[in-house]
Amino acid sequence: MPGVRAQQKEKTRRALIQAAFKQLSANHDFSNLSLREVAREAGIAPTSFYRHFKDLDELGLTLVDEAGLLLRQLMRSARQRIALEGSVINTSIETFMDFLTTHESEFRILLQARSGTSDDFRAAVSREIMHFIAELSDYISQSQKCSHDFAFIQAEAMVKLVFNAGAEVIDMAEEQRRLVADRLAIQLRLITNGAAVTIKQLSAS
Amino acid sequence: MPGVRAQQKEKTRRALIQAAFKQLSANHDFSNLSLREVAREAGIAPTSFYRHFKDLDELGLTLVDEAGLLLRQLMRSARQRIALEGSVINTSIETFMDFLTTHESEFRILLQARSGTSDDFRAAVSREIMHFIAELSDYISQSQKCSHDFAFIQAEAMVKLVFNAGAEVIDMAEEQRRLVADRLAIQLRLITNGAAVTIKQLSAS
DNA sequence: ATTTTTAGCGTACACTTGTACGCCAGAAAT
DNA sequence: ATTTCTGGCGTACAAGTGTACGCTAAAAAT
Repeated sequence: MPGVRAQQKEKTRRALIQAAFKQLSANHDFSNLSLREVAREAGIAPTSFYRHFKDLDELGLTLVDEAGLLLRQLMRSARQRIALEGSVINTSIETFMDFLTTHESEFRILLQARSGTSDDFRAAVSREIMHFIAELSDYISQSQKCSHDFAFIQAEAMVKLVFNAGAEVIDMAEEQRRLVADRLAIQLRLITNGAAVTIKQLSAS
Repeated sequence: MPGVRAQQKEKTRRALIQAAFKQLSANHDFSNLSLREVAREAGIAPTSFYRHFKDLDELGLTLVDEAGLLLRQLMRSARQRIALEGSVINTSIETFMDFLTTHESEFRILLQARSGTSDDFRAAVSREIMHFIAELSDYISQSQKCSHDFAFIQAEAMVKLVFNAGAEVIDMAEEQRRLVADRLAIQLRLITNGAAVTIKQLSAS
């Protein structure tokens, strides 16, 4: 019966990934992660780790990819909600904030990788953020009928403010979060409103 | 002759601080710093470290404070330049970008502390950023004659975009930096322009 | 039925880490 | 002149790290 072996392997691979995610928190970031601790948490011998990843870094990149994938799926669902409910900014923020609470570890690794030590990590999460910007940029350029470049600049500012707010909010209680979210909503609106005015200035100059 | 001792002590204290700054880079962040390495770099025995700081964390907080102080001084000089030259956004960005290159390590530790593992660190840099926001907020509320709350929201968005751009730019070559800086300038202008429009919306609702 | 492959284990090794302890020389205080 | 204080050193230790190596059992391939 072929496949039993591969099945089991995948299972402990998941265990390693889960173990790594579990150890990520506000007080224990990826760079403080140890191969031995992760292996222990996953219930395997330290040396068995190498049967699945050549490095801790390789595991880390897997985490980043998974977190990014999850967040992108979320974005897609958000856009569907937008089509139904209308309000772009509010639903986007709401969905994003949901993600923070339901997938805390996943967001944490994106944050940590963004400002972390490894070039590969930073590149990976930068790529991920670029995806968001590109998608939002498309949306803006066709809904505002403005140039792609100008849409990009707006989208970049908005995505970065959102991520920033996420970083700020992740260690806060629910009540505090609302305040940040409300301010964020206004800030995003400042940008879209400002775009309508500024585009005239730019084309006039 | 009293004071010789204290003088020497201050000297090696500076050596420790310098050593720590020196080891901060894109590939070596504060959490990977070791007491022994720092001591070695400073040219003293590992155990002598404790004559100056009880912890690596205590050293770290010192670094954050120094970096923050430096950046605040910079802000002050920027405001003087603004009084002379006029353009708020451009001179601010320019001064900030200068800071990045002339005091790379100092900015690095602010970045790393912001998303780091230690609550104290995060609190320290958050306090530092709050200073900026407060100062910019004052400036905005009196030059736009708008409410303090509304000015704060603008200032918050702007400062965060600036810091973000700094993080992005610090590992880039000069040519790349200009692109980011130019985009940043437009984004800040989006916000100020948007503010003029949005404040009417808000007061109308 | 026999051979090959491989996920996982245990042992072992060379390092690095933080820090407790006691000593010393020289500055400071008496 | 004598005592006290203290910045710095060396030794020592327990703990944790990554990983090389060889083994085993069981799945897969022959």
